[in-house]
Amino acid sequence: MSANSRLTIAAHALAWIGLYQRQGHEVATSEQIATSANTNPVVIRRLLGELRRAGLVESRRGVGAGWSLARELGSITLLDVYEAVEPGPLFAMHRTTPDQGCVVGYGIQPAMQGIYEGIEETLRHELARVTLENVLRDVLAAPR
Amino acid sequence: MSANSRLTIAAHALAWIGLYQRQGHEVATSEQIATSANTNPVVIRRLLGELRRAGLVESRRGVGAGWSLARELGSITLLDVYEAVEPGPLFAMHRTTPDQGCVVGYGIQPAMQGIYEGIEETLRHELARVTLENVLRDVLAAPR
DNA sequence: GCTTGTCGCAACCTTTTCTGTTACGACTGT
DNA sequence: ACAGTCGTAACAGAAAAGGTTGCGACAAGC
Repeated sequence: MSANSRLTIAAHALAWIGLYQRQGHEVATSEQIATSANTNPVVIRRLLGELRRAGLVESRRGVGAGWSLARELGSITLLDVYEAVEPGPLFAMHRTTPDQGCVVGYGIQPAMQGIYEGIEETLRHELARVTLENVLRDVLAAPR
Repeated sequence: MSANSRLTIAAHALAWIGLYQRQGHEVATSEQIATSANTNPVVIRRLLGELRRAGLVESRRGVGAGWSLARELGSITLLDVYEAVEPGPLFAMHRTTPDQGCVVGYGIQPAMQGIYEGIEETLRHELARVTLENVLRDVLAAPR
């Protein structure tokens, strides 16, 4: 599967901002986060922009600008992040419409759609069980 | 998410072969399946080749050649198919190693790894609950 | 009001992955 | 020997994500 790292990077950024704020700072810059995640600041700004649209973070502009959490880490779940940064469904249908004159070609899409919906619902439940507070705790628990 | 259709096409092919065999035929050709799925025979052969390596189907060569099921549809689950055709994990880590000098950069990968493993385990459970027999039943149940 | 640091966003390129296509050898029933 | 099908390699095309550059918008401090 062509897995992508958007959820991972977004969680990284949120954990970073949360920890930084707990250390007494008001805002974090995309450049700081990008350094930690070893990527480009624009990539971080793009991702955080999606999280802002979802109401998870806020941004300030001008000198001393940067990003801050709009909610407590403990109230943000991986599901919130997932829905903010992952547009499409987990499993895709055929790229071209199957042969509608064939029994299987006709019925396969509704059949798989129903199955996939159930699976994605379960996935969402699992993602909703993990908060960014949990993530940060695990991050800090890593042995050095 | 860059969802891909490999699981969908593989399920389509298996359901097609299973139904065709129930209609009294011995083997199905990649060309027949490709017509139903509206794609290229080579794409089907590639996918079925992976399913053969997993022991789900068998192939014969020569005149009158084609594909047949190696197991009953009812004993093949979507998990079997998923593991045969989806190589990597559902969620990826960073493409480049995060800053190991940063607390978050250091701890984020083990943290997310642990979380993702639990989620993938749940996904596998869900996939294992659906057999190709279920899929074919749903396919045939589609209203016309 | 000028300077400065940061975001906002568009444009473009590169990389990666999946899919589609062509080609040809290998195999086997007739 | 022939014909039909798989097996597989090679390559082209499409789509998505990520990386990079550039520049305008904005706001705090002087």
